[in-house]
Amino acid sequence: MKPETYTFFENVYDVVRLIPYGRVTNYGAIAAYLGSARSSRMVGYAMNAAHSLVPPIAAHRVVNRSGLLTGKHHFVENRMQELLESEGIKVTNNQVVDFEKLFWDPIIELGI
DNA sequence: GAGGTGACGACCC
DNA sequence: TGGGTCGCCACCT
Repeated sequence: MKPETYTFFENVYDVVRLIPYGRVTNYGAIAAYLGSARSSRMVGYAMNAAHSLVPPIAAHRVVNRSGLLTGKHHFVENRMQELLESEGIKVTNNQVVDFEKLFWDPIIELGI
């Protein structure tokens, strides 16, 4: 994965780019995959900066550990939910339906 | 140049 | 079992 110049953020972006279509993951899983389970907060902040990336990464596929769309506010009105639904992911009350089934864990899927 | 802040979550009373 | 605290580190003022 990483040249020395790769920051934590860059690694986060790499993982997010690997999330399959129609699947979701959470901040903690990405942080854990990168080796610091306590850096989940950084993952969230990385998503904030993700908007300015070209091309933009699928930040809408990253939700919090209970499947809640906590980052929704950072998108244009309802954009996050629309993107998820366009991938076949149902959203109710800002929460991903069947989150456990749709959950994509990089540690499991990609290995350590 | 230093300090505050933040799309979270693990850990400790 | 549940609520509060602290860590993590890039970015902005």
